[in-house]
Amino acid sequence: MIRSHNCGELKLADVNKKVILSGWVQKIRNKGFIIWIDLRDRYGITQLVFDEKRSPKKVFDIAKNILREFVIQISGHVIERESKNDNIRTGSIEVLVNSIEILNPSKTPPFTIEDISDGGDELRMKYRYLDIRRNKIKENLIFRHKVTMEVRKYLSNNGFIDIETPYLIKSTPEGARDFIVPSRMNPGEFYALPQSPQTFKQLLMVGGIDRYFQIVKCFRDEDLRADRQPEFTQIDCEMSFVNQEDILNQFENLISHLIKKINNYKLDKFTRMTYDQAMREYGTDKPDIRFEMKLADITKNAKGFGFKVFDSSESIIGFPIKKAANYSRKEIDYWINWVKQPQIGAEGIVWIKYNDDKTLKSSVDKFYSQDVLLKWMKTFKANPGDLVFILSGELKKILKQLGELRLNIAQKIGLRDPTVFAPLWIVDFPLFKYDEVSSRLLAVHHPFTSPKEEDIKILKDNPEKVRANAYDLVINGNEIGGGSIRIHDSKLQKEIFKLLNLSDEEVDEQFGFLIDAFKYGAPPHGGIAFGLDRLVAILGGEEIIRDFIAFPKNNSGRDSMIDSPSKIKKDQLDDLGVKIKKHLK
RNA sequence: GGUCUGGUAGUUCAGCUGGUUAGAAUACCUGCCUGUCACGCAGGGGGUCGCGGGUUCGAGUCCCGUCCAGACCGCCA
Repeated sequence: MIRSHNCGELKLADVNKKVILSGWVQKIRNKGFIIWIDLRDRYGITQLVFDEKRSPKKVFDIAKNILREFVIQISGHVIERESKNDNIRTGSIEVLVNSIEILNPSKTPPFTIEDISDGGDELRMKYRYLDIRRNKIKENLIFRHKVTMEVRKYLSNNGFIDIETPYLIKSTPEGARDFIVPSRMNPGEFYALPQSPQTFKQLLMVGGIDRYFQIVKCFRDEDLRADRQPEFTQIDCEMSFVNQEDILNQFENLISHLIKKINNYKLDKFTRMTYDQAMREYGTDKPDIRFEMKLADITKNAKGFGFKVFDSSESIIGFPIKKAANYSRKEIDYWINWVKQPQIGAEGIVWIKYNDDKTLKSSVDKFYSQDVLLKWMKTFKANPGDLVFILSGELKKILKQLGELRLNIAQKIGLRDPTVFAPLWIVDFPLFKYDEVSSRLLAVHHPFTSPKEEDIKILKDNPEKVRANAYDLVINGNEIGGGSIRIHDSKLQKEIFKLLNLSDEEVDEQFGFLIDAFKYGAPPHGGIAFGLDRLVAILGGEEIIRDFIAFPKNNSGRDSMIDSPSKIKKDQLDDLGVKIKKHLK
């Protein structure tokens, strides 16, 4: 037997028991006459005692030479501690050791394996296996396991079938860049790793599997962020014979169930908001609605008063900040400078203080009377004591800027409470957006998304006004899922491809199989996919997804532990018929 | 592709307007310590200041280039 108990379970009731424990040496406290070792495993920490008088001499001598992170096995008796430690579960007992074996020694680790480690991110990633020994990372991985198990249970109980789809598929130029895999057996040809199992899950619907799910890795070869990895995991779902309402209800229940089970947090019915409303009131399609600070447009009431900045602007929009009228010049300047940074790109902020005594003080007092300002306050739904920030310029730009400003102010003044979950559905996304670079229409969601029935008649004449049967789930300002009702009619699908400026040949080459499938009786269907990494992070109350992934990649897509990506041997390249450009060698 | 920040002991960092032998904490090593649990006390070892070039009497510090890491913009159907 290598162990009779784990390191997290022994209690006062176990006193006098003979036990065998195994684990890692967390900490050694050597007082000369007595040595304590904190022994750690996945379940906790148990204090071992080696005593000059009470332990065999041989055992005591071995204990003197043990170092951090050695893997040891001991046997001994559970005894009550003379002085107890309430901070750990096993704090009222310790094990008096009478035999010890070093199962494996350890080099001194490059950082301390404690709850608060002295190691930086880079180092912890390089030695991720040591990092995983730390409570924080270990608990996160266990937390993720709980979430995925709960998802599987729920979906399976609701009739969804877990089906695997291939990872070696075919590259398509639409959307994100693909990760490419050369095919040795088909020289000069390449697979692509899936950005999502999109077409396969639709084909499963044609195959009659009317409820499918998969917790699946997806791959996108685009630049990374704190919440974006090149390979990430989706909870991918698809259903047949459903409309948008069915899907929203089904998956609202899933999320509510999860948050109830995992966080013991009861949610009301989710808020719904159209894309237009979200953009107009929050400046973003993923608003954080844990706090108000809604945008309002005062363009009509602000132009024509001789204030050049406003007079020459397409739009003038602002929002109130509650109880902020007492902000100092310095605090206001901080935000003015903040919006001026290149990433935001605004010119400045017009501010109005709505004082408690109902007087108004603004940065544009020269141009606007108190009456006009008061009218604005009404539009902003501002109350005495509030501060209003206003940006002006091109509508699309300032919406984005206002959205960022709103979020960052809320962050700074503590309105983004991590113990609150505020989910909402964003619906009625536009079907297309115009891309300036390629000067053509692109699909906002993906090209298989169906247009709203009532908008089909304007498809040709006014495509940018067409709304899609597409929806996103947003929680606390994070997009955590999205989906759509798909097109199941090959004629309509062809028409959409045409509007996306794909020729018949291209469509045939890239999506011929799908169009073909639709000709054999495709059921109406739709689905949704959730970003598991983000979902887990948010349920865990954090936004850095890396801490919830066992072996994540860094900012530039590298894994510093296994040192990938890496060069490959010439033989391998030759086998694949791949040549590396000289300057890259 | 771009903007910004950082790279100094095993580790996390400090190091001012350029000026003797580059510091702290922690980790590590040695010794002491009769109940520790962030143990304590005394002592010790440990640095190509990311790399290359330049300016200067003199560079960790200034300039140029480059590599690495992080945040963000573009990108992410």
